[in-house]
Amino acid sequence: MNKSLRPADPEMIAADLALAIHEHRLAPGTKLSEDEVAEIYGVSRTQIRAALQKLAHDRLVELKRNRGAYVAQPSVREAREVFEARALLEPRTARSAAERITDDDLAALQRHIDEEHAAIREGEAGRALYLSGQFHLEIARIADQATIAEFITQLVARSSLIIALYWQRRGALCESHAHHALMRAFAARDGVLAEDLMRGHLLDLVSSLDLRNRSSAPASLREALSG
Amino acid sequence: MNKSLRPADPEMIAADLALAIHEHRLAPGTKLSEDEVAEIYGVSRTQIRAALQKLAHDRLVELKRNRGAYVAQPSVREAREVFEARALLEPRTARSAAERITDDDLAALQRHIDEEHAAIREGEAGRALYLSGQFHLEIARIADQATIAEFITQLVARSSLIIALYWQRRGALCESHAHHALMRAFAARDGVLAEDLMRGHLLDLVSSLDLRNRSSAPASLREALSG
DNA sequence: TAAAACAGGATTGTATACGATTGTGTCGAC
DNA sequence: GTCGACACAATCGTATACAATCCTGTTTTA
Repeated sequence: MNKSLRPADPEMIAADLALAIHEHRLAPGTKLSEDEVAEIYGVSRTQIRAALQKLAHDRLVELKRNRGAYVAQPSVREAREVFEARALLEPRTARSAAERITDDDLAALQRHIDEEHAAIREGEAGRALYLSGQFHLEIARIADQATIAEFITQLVARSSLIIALYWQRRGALCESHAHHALMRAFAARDGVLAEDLMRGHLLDLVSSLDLRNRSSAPASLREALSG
Repeated sequence: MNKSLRPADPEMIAADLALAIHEHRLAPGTKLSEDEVAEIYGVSRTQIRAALQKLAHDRLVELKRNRGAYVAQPSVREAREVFEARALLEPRTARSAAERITDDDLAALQRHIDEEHAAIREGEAGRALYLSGQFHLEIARIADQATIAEFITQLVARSSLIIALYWQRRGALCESHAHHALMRAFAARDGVLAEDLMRGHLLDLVSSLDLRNRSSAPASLREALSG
């Protein structure tokens, strides 16, 4: 993990782990042993437990009593629900954002997109995915809705896990197209258009997933042995 | 606190504290000393810390570093945001619920309302408020959206704190009227009506609050000494 | 007299030690 | 040979002890 900048407190450790999950450096189902993680960050288990609890609350890790913490493996059901929630929250939030966006915000969003492109060009798929999520989060921030932004933070992170499990398309380019279109709507301060684009973008995302029912828990193994 | 049924693990302790906050037995700003709470529940500080962390994540308590845990005092800003979020989530969820509700669900909802009335009749305002929140939560459960239901759980609990701080109307009767109307929409399986009623109900709630700007943090004290 | 520095007490932050539970591997019986 | 029981190892759950921090009341100084 990130031994370079060594986080000291549980909050930073949780953030670091969350980033690793978000960037697909930690795969769903990976066991996060308390002792092991504690040694990596150079702190006691106490702080690791706090960090894992926070991540468990955000549904990024699953805490199995007396058995340890594992990176979550969202079920197909949960995947649908996460995007249902995003569909309720994000379009209207995008509309609010478009109606109150400043020039500074626009510039910041553009820098975001540029970073995302750079990551894609350099083949850093994980980082690109993370930045793509941050784009959605930034919109909530621009809409000046901290509470909704928190929910979206969580939903975006969970979406990253869902993508790790159920993504079926090859190119991730569709993403940046959608984000570009949104940018134009924001630049034009067209709230209604932004709302529609965001709604469509989220639908595109879901339809890029393979959410046919299959046993959720063992996921890959069960799938591998059924054919 | 509830010494009668003594919760053993952090999760139950957190639930018990959350209930106390929800029912206005614990006022906003109340200090929750670790030692004190630990003695009440007959466990060590370790478990209390875990419970408080969970409540802090749900924004029901505020954790001040090296200073302790306090029952949260949502600012006016936060109050608005909470109801903004509810306005995005609940109406559509009510619609889904109305379109898929079963007769058993209807009966359960009716029992909920009856309990709420009973609590009001017996002057248990706190319990009535809690049950009123549970009504909203039950709708998300009926809509079969566990993820959204979790968000609503949190928002409803925070709303209870907001009501404790900013409620200005005398009678809480308007509540049950709205819930009755919703019941009728559910019974008729009228999703569009349910959505509209829920939207209106939430707007009514906000307009029953006194959200004029004032210093948020000291709230009661500052308010009390200013006149 | 008022303000600032200091000391004492109380409360939280962190680490560590011990007990409990679970998973696994081996041995024995049928 | 297979199934079941037992024991061991590993990991988590909880309590407790100690260190760090903050608040409060007192003392000192300008």
